[in-house]
Amino acid sequence: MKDFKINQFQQDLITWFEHEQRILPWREDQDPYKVWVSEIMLQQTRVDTVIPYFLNFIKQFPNIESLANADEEHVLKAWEGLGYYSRVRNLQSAVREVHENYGGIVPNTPEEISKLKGIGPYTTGSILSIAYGVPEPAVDGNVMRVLSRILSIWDDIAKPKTRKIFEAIIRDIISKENPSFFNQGLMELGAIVCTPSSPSCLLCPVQDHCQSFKDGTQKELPVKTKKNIVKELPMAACVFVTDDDKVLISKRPETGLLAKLWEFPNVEVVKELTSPKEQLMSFAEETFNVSLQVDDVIGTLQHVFSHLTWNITVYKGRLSNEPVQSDTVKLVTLEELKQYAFPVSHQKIWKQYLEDKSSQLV
DNA sequence: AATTCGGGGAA
DNA sequence: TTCCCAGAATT
Repeated sequence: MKDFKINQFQQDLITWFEHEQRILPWREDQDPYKVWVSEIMLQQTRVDTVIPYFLNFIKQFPNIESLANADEEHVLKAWEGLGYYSRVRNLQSAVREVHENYGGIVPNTPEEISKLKGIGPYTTGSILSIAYGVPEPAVDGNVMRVLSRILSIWDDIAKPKTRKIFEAIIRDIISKENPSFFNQGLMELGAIVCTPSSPSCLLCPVQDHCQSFKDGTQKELPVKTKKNIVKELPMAACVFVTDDDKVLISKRPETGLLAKLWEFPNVEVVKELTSPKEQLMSFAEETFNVSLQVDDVIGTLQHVFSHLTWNITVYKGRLSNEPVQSDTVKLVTLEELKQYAFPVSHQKIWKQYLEDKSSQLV
């Protein structure tokens, strides 16, 4: 970094951010709670995806107290479709912690705030710098890409230790006067100028400071090894309805994939020893302790997660008697169904059921 | 250090 | 198709 002019770089970056930053709902003020909510939502999630969720979430839960006192079911429903659902469970847990042990004031030191659930190294730095003006590094994917190009750093950003290298660099070059705009400027630059595939170097406000632009290596950086292929799991799912048109749903376990979301009865199809339909029926009878029948296949669908793929065969079925209901098993009307949070995969199942149902009427 | 957590937009 | 996004928790 011998020839790297830190002061000039800070000024160019911050001045550019002041003029070119996007108008975003979470930039209207620096309320630590709202900054917090936005940063959790933005983890591994695009700005355009987050905007409507953020607006709705803040409308429903405008402050620490309202989220602390909210029903978990309502909170999960507000997160429905956004993914990584442990984020919002951890957020509410941490907000309750702040409500009870910090007098409702988001702590302003790295030691305290990083102890809160769901707040890791990146979010610690982003909240502290944006909400409180504390010069802590906030190293996300954007920052690693931008800095790897500017300083020509060839470490593999897929490795966990590489993030620490960038944090150390940021500590050296962050603006002490305006750490908020410095951090946000780096991220904004990565989002709209220094993009992954074809960066707009000719429009870049810090082009003069960029080593990889000088070298013409900007398209080779950052170095990032790719991950392995995902497993495919055959699944069978069924929408069971009663004679008075109520639907059987159940709640997923408290940990693991899609924790605490609701779903339609389903099984992973193991072998072709018995038919998928057979496996689905015996699973449902044992789980819900009711007599039932599985009827026709409505359709099939594929749902892709980051680490696995579900290949789901969708059935419809009928219940002859009502199951015992509980906190995790319910029989609901079509209208009541809308109150429950479902993963997108099961929203697709429900959509197929409705399409099949309407086609039967014609 | 590697894996597990969702979902969708863009190239 | 592949990539990867304002990452954190768990193993």
